[in-house]
Amino acid sequence: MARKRFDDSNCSVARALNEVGDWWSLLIVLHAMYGTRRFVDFQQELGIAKNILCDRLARLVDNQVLSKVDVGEHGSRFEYRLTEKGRDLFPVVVALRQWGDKWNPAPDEVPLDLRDRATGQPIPPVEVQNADGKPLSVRDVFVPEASRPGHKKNSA
Amino acid sequence: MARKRFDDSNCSVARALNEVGDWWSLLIVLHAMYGTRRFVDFQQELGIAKNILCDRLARLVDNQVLSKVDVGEHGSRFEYRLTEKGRDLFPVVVALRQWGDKWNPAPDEVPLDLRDRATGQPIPPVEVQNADGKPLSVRDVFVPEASRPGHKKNSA
DNA sequence: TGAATAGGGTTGCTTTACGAAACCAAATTA
DNA sequence: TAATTTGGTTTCGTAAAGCAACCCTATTCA
Repeated sequence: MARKRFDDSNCSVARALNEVGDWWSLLIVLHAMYGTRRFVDFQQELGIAKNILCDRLARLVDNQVLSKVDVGEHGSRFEYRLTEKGRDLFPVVVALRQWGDKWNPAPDEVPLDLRDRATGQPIPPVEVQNADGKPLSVRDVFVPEASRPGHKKNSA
Repeated sequence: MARKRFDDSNCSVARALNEVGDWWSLLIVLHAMYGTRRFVDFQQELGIAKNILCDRLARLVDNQVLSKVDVGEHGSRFEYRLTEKGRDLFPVVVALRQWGDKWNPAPDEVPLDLRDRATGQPIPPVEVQNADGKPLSVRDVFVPEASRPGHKKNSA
C-alpha cells in the first residue's frame, strides 16, 4: 500500500487515525470496552487472524491505548487492558456505533442498548454541545482561521 | 489485502467502519465539514493521489455520506457536499479530534478551537452522557447481554 | 488561438494488510 | 513422562491499497 503515514501530520484527526484508524484497531478497543481482555477471546470474537491480532495489539500497546499486563499465576499469562487513553475513546466508539445504528441498521440486529449502570436508563445519543449543553450541528459552529486543518503549510 | 468485509457484520460499528473506517474517508468528511467541496481542493488539502480521492469520493457518494452535485454554469462542474448522514458524523469527528488533541498533541499545532457560532464560546469535549446530562465513563454503563457485539453467532 | 485549469480515468509498480498454517515455549493434564 | 492446551510469534503467498505519472475532455483565461 505504501500508505502515507500521518505521524507527523499537522492534523490531530490524522494522527488519531494513524493509531486507531485501521479496520481492526477500533473494533479491538470496542471489545475491550465490553470487557474482553485475553488474546484468544479477541481472536474468537473478532474472527481475526492471529498474526494480525498480534500486530494490532502490539501497536495499540505501543501507542498506549492498551497495556499488556502479565497476570500469570505461575508463568506468563497476558491480559490487554484499556489505559486511560484507551478508555477516553469511549465517546468516539459510542458515537460511531450510534451513527451506524441510525444509518445502517441491520435488519436482524438489536441497536446498541447502552444503559446507565446507576439508573438503568438508556444512554441518549452523543452530541456536540455548547457550554450550556445545547446540541450543535456542523452549521452551528465555526473554527477560527488559524485552527483550520489545511491552514498554511502542511495540510492533511 | 484480501480484507475481510464487514458489510454483513452483525455489529454496526463494523459496518460503520466499512464506510468511513479507512485512512482517507474520515479525513475527507472532516474537510467537507470545514467547507471543502471541490475535487481539487480536497486533493490539495489532503495531499492524496487523484485516483484514490476519486475512489473515496465515489464510495462516500455510494454510501450517501456525500452527494455529488453538478454546479456547472455552462458545462459540468461538480461539488461534493455532506448529506444529512454525513453531517451526522459530526460528533464522531469532533470526538476523535478532541481525543487526538488530548493524547497526541502536535508541538506546533493549535488544538481544535471549535466555537459556538451563536455565542463565540468554545465547545466543551464531547461526552457520553446519561439522560440527565451527567457524563459517563465506560465503567458507568452496561449493555444488556442480548445487545453485546459478540453475542451468539456472528461476532466481529 | 494557445495555455492553463477543473475533473477526472488509466496504467504500472511498490508496499502493505491479510489469512492460513507452521512453529514454539510454558503450563496443564493424563 | 508423554500428550495436550494455552498464548502467542513467524513465515509465506496473495490480494488489495496506495502513489506517481500520463492521458483525456471541456472550459476559461490571456
